[in-house]
Amino acid sequence: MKEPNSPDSPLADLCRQRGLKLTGQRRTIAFVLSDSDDHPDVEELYRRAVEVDPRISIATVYRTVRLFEENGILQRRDFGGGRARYEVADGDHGDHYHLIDADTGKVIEFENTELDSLLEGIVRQMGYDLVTTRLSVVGRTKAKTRSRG
Amino acid sequence: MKEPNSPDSPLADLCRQRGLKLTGQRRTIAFVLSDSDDHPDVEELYRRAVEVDPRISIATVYRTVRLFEENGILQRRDFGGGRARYEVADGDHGDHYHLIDADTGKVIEFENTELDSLLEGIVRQMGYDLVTTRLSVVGRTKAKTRSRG
DNA sequence: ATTGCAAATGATAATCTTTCTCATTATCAC
DNA sequence: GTGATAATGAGAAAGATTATCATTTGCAAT
Repeated sequence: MKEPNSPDSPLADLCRQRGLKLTGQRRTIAFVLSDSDDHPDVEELYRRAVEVDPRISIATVYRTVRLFEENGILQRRDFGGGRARYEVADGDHGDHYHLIDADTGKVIEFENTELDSLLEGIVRQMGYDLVTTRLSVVGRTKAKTRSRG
Repeated sequence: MKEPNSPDSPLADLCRQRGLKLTGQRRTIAFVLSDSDDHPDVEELYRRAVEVDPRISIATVYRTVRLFEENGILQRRDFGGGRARYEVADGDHGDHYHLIDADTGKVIEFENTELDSLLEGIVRQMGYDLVTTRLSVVGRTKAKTRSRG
């Protein structure tokens, strides 16, 4: 019925690799996530998923997102605003970080190897192995002419 | 009735300095916060505040905590677990950061000037002025003998 | 010290996000 | 294809936070 070489999204494959049952809904959500390069919250994911398969439930999106996070496929982020936001987890290469525009709320990703190793060193010196880094810096554009707040 | 040199807590003074009306409840909450060197959530703050003044309402704690945060007196933190936790905001000196023990959930504070300036530099290079840094690293004690996770 | 007014409070309802329940449906190994 | 097992849908429930509104309080001017 379907050729052996899967036409599935990278995340759907990852899902299978982790031994998770690959249901239609999970395939849809995995596709939507693979297709996203921003940081959607659950409601936004639900909206996008419904576009692909209208009979999906928001409860399933919550469930799947949690499952994917527990399996290292997704990372949960908190940028304020009260709801969790998600993005595809980084691979073997270093973490990436987030700069949040204080005025617009826009999220800008960045990487920095010096930061990677500095953090790793600090944590090691404290007697720990680094598991996760959660870093977001809030900044305000210099450009904006402000009346000396 | 009361001497001019206030016997209020440092945070109560700060509250007055910011032009906020200093009510009995705010004085109590400010005292409790000045007295805390951990990262209590609202319910825990409420518990401590009630010890001082039993007729305080949890709604007021929520309101006050929000007010203090908006005025730079408190900082809200998210260490996972679904509820916001608060701590007194840093003064002029550099921010401090948090290391969270992956196994116990214990929060360990640390400072690092190299990290301060590296972050400042990165943000500046991206065209922003640094407003806030939210950094928590999750780590696992090396000591713990684990069967090669 | 008293008064007046705007703002804060208490108690609870309402809201918002997330999780749970349970009957139905779909997946995967055989 | 069949069956056991797990996933889903829809809505209820839970947990955290905010809003409502009548009453009380702080504070500035008197």
